[in-house]
Amino acid sequence: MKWTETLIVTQRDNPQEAEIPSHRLMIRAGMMRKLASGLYTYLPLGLKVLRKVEAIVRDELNRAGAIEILMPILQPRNLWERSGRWDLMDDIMLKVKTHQGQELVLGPTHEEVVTDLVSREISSYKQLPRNLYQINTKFRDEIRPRFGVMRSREFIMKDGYSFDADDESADRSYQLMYDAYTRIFARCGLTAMPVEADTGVMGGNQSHEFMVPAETGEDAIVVCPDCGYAANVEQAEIKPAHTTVTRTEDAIEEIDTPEVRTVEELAEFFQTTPDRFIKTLIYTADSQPVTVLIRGDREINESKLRRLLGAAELELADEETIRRVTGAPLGFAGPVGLSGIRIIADYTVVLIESGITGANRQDRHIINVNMERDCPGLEYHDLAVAVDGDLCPGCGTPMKIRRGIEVGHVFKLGTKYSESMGAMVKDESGGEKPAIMGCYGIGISRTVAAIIEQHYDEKGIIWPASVAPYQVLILAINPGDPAVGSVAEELYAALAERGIEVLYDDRSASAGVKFNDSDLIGIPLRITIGKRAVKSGELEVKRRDSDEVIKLPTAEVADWIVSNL
RNA sequence: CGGGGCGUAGCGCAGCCUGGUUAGCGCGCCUGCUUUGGGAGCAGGAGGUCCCCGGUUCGAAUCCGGGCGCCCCGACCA
Repeated sequence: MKWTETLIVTQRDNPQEAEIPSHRLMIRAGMMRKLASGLYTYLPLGLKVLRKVEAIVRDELNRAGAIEILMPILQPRNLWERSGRWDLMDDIMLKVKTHQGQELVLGPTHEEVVTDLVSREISSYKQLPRNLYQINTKFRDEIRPRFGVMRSREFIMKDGYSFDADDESADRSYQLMYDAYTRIFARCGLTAMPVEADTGVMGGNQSHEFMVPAETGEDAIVVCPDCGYAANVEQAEIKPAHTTVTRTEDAIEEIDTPEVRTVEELAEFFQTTPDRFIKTLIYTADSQPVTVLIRGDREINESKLRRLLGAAELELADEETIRRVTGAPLGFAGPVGLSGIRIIADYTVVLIESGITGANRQDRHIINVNMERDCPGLEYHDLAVAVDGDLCPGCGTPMKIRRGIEVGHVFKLGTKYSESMGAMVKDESGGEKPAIMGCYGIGISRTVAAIIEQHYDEKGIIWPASVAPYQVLILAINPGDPAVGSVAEELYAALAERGIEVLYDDRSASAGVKFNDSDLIGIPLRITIGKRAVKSGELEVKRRDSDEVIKLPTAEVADWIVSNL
């Protein structure tokens, strides 16, 4: 392709709206343009990369035995009512209404559609296992789209769904995808690590996210440097610390604390650190109030709490409930003397030597709390959000927190959807059983951004060859000069003939502009052709990822490229 | 949804506080000439509903009210 015949529009200045490298570079290199918040047009350069990633995904999935289909983006309401997710996913669903009044949703995901399909078309265990996937646009009404295509309202996703007749087979299907994902991200030039993850509104019983470590990642992951345990903080388990503590024998004392409610205010008031406080939170779990205790410097991990309680809906209780449960307004709750409600405590609370907590009376707190003495028989669980230095659940080594970009997610779904959508198959004895499902997603557009986050320098993008929009850039310094122009044209034709993806910068722009654009768009190999080169009969070949320049006789360049790509 | 910021030419911005001629600057774009190994020079030129609506005023990019849009932090989120 000649530069002057396509649409490669680079920008010198960083766009004011872009915060992270991939977003800035995708705009500056002319890969995409914003239409509105979270909505982007892919320009030729961006689209080429997207297609490269898709091709890798297809290749690996097909190789792993998955089958490509294409499902509608518009999905009818009744389908979602059958699975029970019409209300559950209301927050992120974009809905439309036809002139006839039919309600449709722009698919945020396709479990319902695919399971409905399988329920109609597959009826025997002999037709299983099957793994169906598609690459399609997904729509989600993100509360806050950001970072370009990292989190957008419309994006390209590969979503796949496996159906198996028994658990053992389902485990194999899961493992096949897990392995395929590992290869896909490696081929994209990404360092991606699988981590244990929360299943969220997808349901199911096990899942892994594929995380690309990056400072700009929106997810926090916990990693054990010793045994390799890795998990999303939403999921991460913590081994309780076993420190011997001598708890206070001083009697509880009630203190006047007017208008002192938050942990920060308390720390200020008592001139002490937050780890002395027994933070007492009242939650409503499926409309049942429950009291949860955690040390003042730690946060409750609501995913863990939700799992422990087996609750579908979990939220902090409103003021009225708090008043009813504790007899005091918000900010003065404490476990001592609290009755008629289930109390659950995080392990961190056990280690408080002399605690401070609410007195369940307005403007009053109590000090000298000894949990063993004052709240005997409490149930203790692991409920905290993991922080740096928490102990690995596997080996007890202090863990590290890192940031990551979620590029893929695999779930064991079990029979949640096959049961609700009626995807039943006959087994060997003629009985009916729900198919056992797994689902597997890759954010294609996000993967492109993640690749850039791992491959750029101060000058621009450095594409791994596997996903580069072109393999070779011919940079003619003065293509208007007949000698230069003809050498460049000949080489361009020679490479194109050999099937090399080549971009020829035939613009008459000045050398500096062209070199800078070349670095910005990040094509792996650059061939510079100027008067000098024409005179000496040697062309300069330079890799984008190194400073080394190779000089080759003009006639040998095409063959060298073919054997060195 | 809460907090903060922003909206002036394709991009990046100044002007606004303290209202006053034809609204500026850099880059980009167009024409011509010269130039061409790391963001060229000279000359000429095009391009603006100053986000929108309303108000105040003799007069509004500027002040006031409302709305819309965009970005950041948080909440939220496969």
